[in-house]
Amino acid sequence: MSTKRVEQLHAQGLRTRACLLDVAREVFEECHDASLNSIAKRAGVGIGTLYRHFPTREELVFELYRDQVQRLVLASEELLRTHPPLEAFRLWMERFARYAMTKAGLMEVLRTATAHGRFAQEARGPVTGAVEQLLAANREAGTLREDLTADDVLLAVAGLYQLDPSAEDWEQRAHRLLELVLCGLRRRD
Amino acid sequence: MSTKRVEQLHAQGLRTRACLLDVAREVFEECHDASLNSIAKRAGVGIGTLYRHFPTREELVFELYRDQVQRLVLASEELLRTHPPLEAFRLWMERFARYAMTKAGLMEVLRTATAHGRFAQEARGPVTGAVEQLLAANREAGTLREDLTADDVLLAVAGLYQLDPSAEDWEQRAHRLLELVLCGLRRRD
DNA sequence: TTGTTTGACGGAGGGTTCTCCGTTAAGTTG
DNA sequence: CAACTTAACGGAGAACCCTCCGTCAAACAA
Repeated sequence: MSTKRVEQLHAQGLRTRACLLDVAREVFEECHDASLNSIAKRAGVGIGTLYRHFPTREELVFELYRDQVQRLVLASEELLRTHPPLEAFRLWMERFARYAMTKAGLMEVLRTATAHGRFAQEARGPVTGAVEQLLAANREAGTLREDLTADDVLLAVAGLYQLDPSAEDWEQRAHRLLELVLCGLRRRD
Repeated sequence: MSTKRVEQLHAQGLRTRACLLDVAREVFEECHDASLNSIAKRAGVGIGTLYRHFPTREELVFELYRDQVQRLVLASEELLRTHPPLEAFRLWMERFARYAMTKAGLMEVLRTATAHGRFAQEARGPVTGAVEQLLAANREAGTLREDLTADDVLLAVAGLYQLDPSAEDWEQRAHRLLELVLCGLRRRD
């Protein structure tokens, strides 16, 4: 009961929050760097309201894509079940790249979700967790170097964030980058 | 004579331009993300004037550090003269990292100076040239993979731009990253 | 010397981000 | 049910980025 009361207490707030998310998703679909003003306006809400719900643009975008990120994280387990560790690792990174580039705005999320000196450091970002799983599996299989941290990996693939999703060759470049990184991560025999 | 006339024609312009650069260097020293407004004001010049000389913040910062970047580029030749290719490459990357992190604002310059889909692509950024030199030398020496482009390398080290220069461990992380990248670039035997 | 051209200048103005606070109304308590 | 508490709301306002254009003066030509 008490939880429901809390919910009722915030009933109005929850509604406008959901509305804001809907509108934002819609607006960002049209223009990935739309102004927060325009979102607030189209949601029929004051700009202050938007900012109270999402103190920063990042936070809004993060909420928008939270489930997408979640799915990406879950994918690591799935891949580990269905593939040998190294292959799972490779596939996951490819998928990571695709997710990052495909949806405009998602890249921003992933960058901050894996950023250093912020979430990832203290809050143990979700993506970091997924990478650690993959690393652990590969460590056990002896396929990758043993001294790797998830940090290292996410730093190494950070070049993805520099790619321009509107260029046609991003896929090729991303692939080259990942292949290079993978070479660097491999255990030397 | 005619060149001098051109100079005299722009005499005033050149003076304010130099003044702006001086002031900007000074202001950025104090606060690396100072407002352009404050710079114009302290230079005793209208904001419009600043923007005519430097249409974007990037361009201003770029000018500020142009010589630093130049020095970095020259370093590649120097290192190639005094070290074996692979070692030169490694040292250069370390220096690149140090330059990027040390001076606030320089990192921004290097990122855009090596950015894809802009300068580097068409204008063949200066840094790109340096990397190509190093790659060529190493290709000849057979120390690195032969299919590498400067693009690949600069993309691979892009993780540097995510490091926080105010954190104490940036040096350690940068070193780890570079070592990883180098492993990936090495020729497999 | 006296127009005339042309680059440089300054700042008003429109659009954004983000903060702050007075107002409103939902939910609570006696 | 009435008074109260507290969260949500809205938007004014400060600071900033960047553009645009009218003004001014240096350089030049007649």
